[in-house]
Amino acid sequence: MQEDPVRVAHPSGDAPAIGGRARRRAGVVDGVTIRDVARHAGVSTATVSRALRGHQNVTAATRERVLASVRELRFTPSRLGVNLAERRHAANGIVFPDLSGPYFAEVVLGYEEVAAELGRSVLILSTQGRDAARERVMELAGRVDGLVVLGRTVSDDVVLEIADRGTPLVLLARPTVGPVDSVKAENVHTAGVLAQHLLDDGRRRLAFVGDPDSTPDIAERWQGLCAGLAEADAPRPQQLMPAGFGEDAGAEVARDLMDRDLPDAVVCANDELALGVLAELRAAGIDVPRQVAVTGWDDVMAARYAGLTTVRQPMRELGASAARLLDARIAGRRSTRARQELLPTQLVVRTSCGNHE
Amino acid sequence: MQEDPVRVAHPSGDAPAIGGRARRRAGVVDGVTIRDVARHAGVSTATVSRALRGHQNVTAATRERVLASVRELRFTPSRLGVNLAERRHAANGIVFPDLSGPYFAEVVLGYEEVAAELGRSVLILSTQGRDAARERVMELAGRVDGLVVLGRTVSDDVVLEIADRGTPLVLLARPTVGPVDSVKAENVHTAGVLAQHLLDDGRRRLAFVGDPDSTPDIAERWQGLCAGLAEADAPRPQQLMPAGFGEDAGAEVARDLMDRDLPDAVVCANDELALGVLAELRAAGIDVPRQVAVTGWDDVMAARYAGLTTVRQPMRELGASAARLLDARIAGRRSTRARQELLPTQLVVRTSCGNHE
DNA sequence: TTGAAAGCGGTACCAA
DNA sequence: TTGGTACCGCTTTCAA
Repeated sequence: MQEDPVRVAHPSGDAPAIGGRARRRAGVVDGVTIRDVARHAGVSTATVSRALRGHQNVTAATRERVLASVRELRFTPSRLGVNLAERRHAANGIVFPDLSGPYFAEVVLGYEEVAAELGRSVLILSTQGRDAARERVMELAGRVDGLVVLGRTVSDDVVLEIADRGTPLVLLARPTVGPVDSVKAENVHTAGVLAQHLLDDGRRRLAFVGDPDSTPDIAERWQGLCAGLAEADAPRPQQLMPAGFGEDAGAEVARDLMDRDLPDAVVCANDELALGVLAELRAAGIDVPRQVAVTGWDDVMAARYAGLTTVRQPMRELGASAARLLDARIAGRRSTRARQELLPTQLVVRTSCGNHE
Repeated sequence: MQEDPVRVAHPSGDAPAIGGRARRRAGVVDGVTIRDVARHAGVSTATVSRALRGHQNVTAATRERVLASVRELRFTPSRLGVNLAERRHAANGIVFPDLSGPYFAEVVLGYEEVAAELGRSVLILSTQGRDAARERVMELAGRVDGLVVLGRTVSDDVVLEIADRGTPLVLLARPTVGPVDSVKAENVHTAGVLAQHLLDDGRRRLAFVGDPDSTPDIAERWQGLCAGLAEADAPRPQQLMPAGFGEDAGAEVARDLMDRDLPDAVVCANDELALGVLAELRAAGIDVPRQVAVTGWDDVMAARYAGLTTVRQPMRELGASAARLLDARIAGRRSTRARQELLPTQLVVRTSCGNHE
């Protein structure tokens, strides 16, 4: 058993205890390193590493000796060391806009599920209108092997900068930028189906709640709705801009709406807006759907209980797909050509848009 | 400008390009290191490090020169290197049981918000009945400076093992184990309040949906409910064990229930169970609340739209508190004494438990 | 099959 | 104020 020069040169006074036991500090096991194990087992660190990683070219006897030492010293390789040596994080990140509502939660959880199966840890970051979004996202990009970026979190130049630095990237519910993979749910077609459904129910004067400039998803829903109406020569919908994406914003729009002519139907950009509208209209004694229909988008749980007609998005699956795409990118299995996935959506008719028994 | 022995000895053929430009591989900037910057600026790596970290004892002129090089080479310190040198991850983790429903999502998001403010990245892990929960949690523990563990994710011995290894820990909605900090929402008292409310409404024969052995929260709700009833000499509630925590499990219980005598009220361990019960009962033509009352726990969004009487938990705040406690632990600011936080909850009366106009 | 040693990319002590 | 250099803890090549 030769002297370990590293230990000998160590400036601190706490020399390794006799017998190679882990040093303790305040009762806590502090850093049993691979060198401790090597010394204890009477082999080199290289051999310990090989034994632990199941490399071939290690005698069964040697392996056993090493593993015994590992157990006795309760050694766990430091992720910090491993990461640096392997030059990878073994972790991926996902960035989403804010905390509001069930939609993002579902996407993130779908992502986590698959990423975990693929052996990657998941780092999350919510930008929620924080000023430092750019810095935070860049910083996150430096802590992961790959990143999923959702909708309205950061601008295109940030995305490009990250891609440029060589971090594999997948965009989610966000228009593709350059040669970057993306996943999204279908919007345009189903918005047309929704328009048609409302028209069939005799509703021609529509209002749309949502700012098409705020997110690409909303832009497409607006566009699809307009297209659907145009096809039937119905008038273009009135545009209403909510101050946000939540129930409060919806309620506010509803109050506005009641001050004027009610349209035949209020098509909302997401379920939370719709639920806010619905609650406010009903509270004011307006009969939905008789006087006015209300529709949402996403099909969150509350939509079922509120009887809200909406469009179902495969939220979990969006996250899961992104995770798989990202994994492929990181592993370099995918050709350099950017890949885009489009997941189908589906109109879900409930009572808020008419009596369809 | 002296030779850099590291570079010279580098086995690969791509020597640093003339002029100190970053090497490129397939068009991607690959690893500009602090040594590249040092050489470019004509200083030592120590100086670059100091300049970058804003240490004192660096001439303004030197600092400028260094920063110029940093910009020109587009240098970003590698987290991998920094982490190892600092021997910390600058990241925390949170472990939760499964993906079901809005409760955990809210907690996690509350956690993320605060952790991000405190400058720590957040790693998430959902155990969701995965067999490998133990391994995954231990592995996560090795990737973070501190960990929050929610309810029914892993057994006590895992918690103790992590604590023993020296990873700061906070338990959330989980009974304290050893000297570990914890945060939870009040259950017992408010369950008593709920019992009293039902009694006041003339409902004495109750059923409880939920397995007290499944989570500590549920155990306490059951216990508080029983205590509240006992106080009024009302009979102990009937116990119904759902097969899970979701709406399906609730619906199943409701079908069971309808095969027998209906109780006066069905008290559910969480909102999703309650919503499942509610929907199934109503679908069968049973008048809620006239024939039977139904209550939940959590106050998720859907509860509002379903008119569900429930108990509001400060979900976001639970996560936020845990994040703060953990941060204090990591920073070592807190004395060694374990700290426990109990957050208040509140009965929210809606229509599902009677007509309270 | 095994060991010595050169990294991985930073930080920070110690001396100049 | 600055530079040289010894680490942080592990992986992996190269030679024995």
